[in-house]
Amino acid sequence: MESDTRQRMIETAAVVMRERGVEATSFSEVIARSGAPRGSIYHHFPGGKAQLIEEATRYAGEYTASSIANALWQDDPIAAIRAASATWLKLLRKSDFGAGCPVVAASLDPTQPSGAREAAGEAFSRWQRALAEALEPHVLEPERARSLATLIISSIEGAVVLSRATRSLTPLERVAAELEGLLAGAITR
Amino acid sequence: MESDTRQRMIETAAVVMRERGVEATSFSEVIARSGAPRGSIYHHFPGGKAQLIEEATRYAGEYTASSIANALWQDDPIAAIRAASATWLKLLRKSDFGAGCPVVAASLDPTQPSGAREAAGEAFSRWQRALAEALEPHVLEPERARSLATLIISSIEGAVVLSRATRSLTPLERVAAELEGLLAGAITR
DNA sequence: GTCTATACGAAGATAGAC
DNA sequence: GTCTATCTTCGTATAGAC
Repeated sequence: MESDTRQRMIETAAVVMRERGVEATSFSEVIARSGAPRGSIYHHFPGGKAQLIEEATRYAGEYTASSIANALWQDDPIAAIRAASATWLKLLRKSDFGAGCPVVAASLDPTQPSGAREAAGEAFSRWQRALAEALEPHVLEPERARSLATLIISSIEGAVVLSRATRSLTPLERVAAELEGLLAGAITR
Repeated sequence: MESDTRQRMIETAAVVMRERGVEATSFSEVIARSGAPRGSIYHHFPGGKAQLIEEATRYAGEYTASSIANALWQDDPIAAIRAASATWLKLLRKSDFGAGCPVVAASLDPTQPSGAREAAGEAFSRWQRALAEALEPHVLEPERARSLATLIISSIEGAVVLSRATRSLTPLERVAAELEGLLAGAITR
């Protein structure tokens, strides 16, 4: 199946991006890790590296959007935050602080112009919107739901950066605890 | 003066890092922007690029640490947060969302091993500690001061990432507003 | 301290055979 | 769809003159 190799390359690219960033996500690395054949790169991705990175960013953005929607569908917002931080803590531990967020990596792509940066922006917007919509029934003002959603996404992404840099789970643990407390106070029913 | 060229290269490297990341911070770029002479690179930085990036990271980390200490010395914590977000908003606007945090960039350096990543971790730790110490007199528990400090640093760094990616000041504005409200509630006197 | 020249390797991309 | 070979560009780094 052709789309099998193709999809494997996209998912591998997202993994390398999360570990080492966009620039270090070379074809050689993706080929080596995915087992995909060298000769078919430009068959699957005629747009070259830019296309691969952009598709990997969209894939990662949608994957996370689904996870967020899923968590919010079966839990209240506080439990969803707790689940999200638990997932991140597990990944940081498992990767020995080697893995971060592929969408953050894409947002820092220095290429010009960069479809990856745009895709990252769209992903962040979607995540914020989904979270804000879930919070809206629980708070007094819709604008409060939006600002809480933005704070949650921003602080978790930032905490992952700090945790990786300091090689410590503490930043993310502290942020998760503060967010839970803040939400508990802000939610009316 | 020899240290003049050297210092100019360090500061230029920090600027390029904040705009385009560590990997894209090439000697060619630093030379072009700083006006430093090509031939003296390895005279000033015998450790090559790794040394330049590491020194630029330390420089940026200490520069920001001073700014934080300064703001906390002459203002209360809430005013300091407001000043910090104003500074970031101005930079984002002025750079048309082209500039982020050089320490975040350093923390994502894929090089192995990376003195820049370590320097970034130390910078984040220092900033958190300074902020926590300033908050401690205002809250009931020292641990609360620490978790608030971590939330503040993480969420601002994260919001800068989101603002750049979405090319909008809104994420940072929302985060700043939420942080102010949270601090107002957490501070006892 | 600074110059020029150059070695070396990595990576993206293309061409043409099978 | 996949292979091999090759081109080109770029970036780090070194050597040796001035």
